[in-house]
Amino acid sequence: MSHAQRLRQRIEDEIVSGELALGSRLDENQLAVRFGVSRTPIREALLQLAATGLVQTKPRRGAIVSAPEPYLLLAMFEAMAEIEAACGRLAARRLVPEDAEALQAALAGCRTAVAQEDPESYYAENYVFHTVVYRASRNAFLAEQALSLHRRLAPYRRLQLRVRQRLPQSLAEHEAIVAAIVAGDDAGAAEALRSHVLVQGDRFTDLVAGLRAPSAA
Amino acid sequence: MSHAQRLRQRIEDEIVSGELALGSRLDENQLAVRFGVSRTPIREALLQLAATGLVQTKPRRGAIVSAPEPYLLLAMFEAMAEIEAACGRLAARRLVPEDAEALQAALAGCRTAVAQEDPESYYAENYVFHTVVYRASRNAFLAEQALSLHRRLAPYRRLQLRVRQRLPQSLAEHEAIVAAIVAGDDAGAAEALRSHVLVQGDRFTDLVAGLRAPSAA
DNA sequence: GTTGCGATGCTTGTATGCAAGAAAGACGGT
DNA sequence: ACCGTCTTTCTTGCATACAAGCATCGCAAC
Repeated sequence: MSHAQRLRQRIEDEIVSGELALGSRLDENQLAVRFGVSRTPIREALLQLAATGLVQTKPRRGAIVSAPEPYLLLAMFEAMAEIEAACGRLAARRLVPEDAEALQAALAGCRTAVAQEDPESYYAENYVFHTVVYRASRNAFLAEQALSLHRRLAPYRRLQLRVRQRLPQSLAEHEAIVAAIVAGDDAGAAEALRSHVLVQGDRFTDLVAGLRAPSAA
Repeated sequence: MSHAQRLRQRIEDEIVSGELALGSRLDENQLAVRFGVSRTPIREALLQLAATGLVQTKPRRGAIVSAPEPYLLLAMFEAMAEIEAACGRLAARRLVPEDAEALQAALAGCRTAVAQEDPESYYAENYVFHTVVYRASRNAFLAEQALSLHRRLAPYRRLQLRVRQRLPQSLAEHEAIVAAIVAGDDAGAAEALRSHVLVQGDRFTDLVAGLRAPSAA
């Protein structure tokens, strides 16, 4: 694989994991020195990330880590809800034993994390769970889109870990989602996933409102 | 705007419009000479298109216009159906007079094209119609995703123009879609759009099967 | 005649150099 | 003292140069 591709993954990971703060500037020279390459592969990596929306470039003003306006973020959560709902709908119709087992396994992982009251662990298991749902849709393209959007929203999801009592509720929703999919209830699975994701958007709204209160006061 | 951005749009347009055939090779040197720039902005444009999926790059072997496997194409049509259904669902819930008028206007354009039995014109009007539906979802992100996918599938949709009697049927479906949205019937609008788009995937399957028959025989 | 190996040429991938545009600071005017 | 303008400097964007890898073609051996 080329340097540019490696850099793309690396920078993307740092954005998704939160190492690179939202809105922070991505200086080509700094990155070039840091990774020990010239500006060319750095530029190519940043341009690809810009094409996927993870970074924003302003002409002659370089690249920053995307920090969408709140209204656009809510739109992204809503879109995520619709796409996940679609995955669930298709999964309920097409569930094969292999995927059913994977769903149960992912669910078990979530249960363990909740039992241990370990948000970080639940965060990881939650990722696995949703990934399994995407795959269960048996639509490679939709799964890819869902995963891409999931990753893009990861920095914001991470903020929600601290919201109290979210873990048990999230787990309960996961249980309901799996139940609907296994039962072949496509409409139910879609609705369960839609509301599961949408509530995250709502929580996010609460969070933003909470964070803004001090500065507004 | 920079050269790279202009080139990106230009090449994208040529792919979407069919000027650049699916699967054809995109030689950096040729493109550089053709557009009168160096290879650098060409590379940057191609990499961005690769990030959005319109072209594929193989390491050390350059870029070609994406020509997905049939199974992936069907997945893309299915994903398109789900995303458009989501747009319709939201549009039905949120319809504002402005969007209602835009829908009626787009519908009128489609009617005119069908009355004139002009497939090329209908193709253009159909594009407008779907774009209006996306916007009516009042979700900028979802609309953007829908439009992007619509453009990406455009080369295949174009192939379907010749399928007999598709125009009147497509128009009838458009009428039903608008009726559902205007009535605030979100589930109905979603289902109408889903099947409207899915049938294109089915038609595409027929087409592929038809094209393959000679070589298989 | 066919097949395997090697050389050559062409293409991509990266580095470096250079010019143009934007941001920031200094200087002068009010 | 403050504001506007000019200049300087830093960054991006493009061009060119260079290196590395793959493909193709030719040649030789079987």
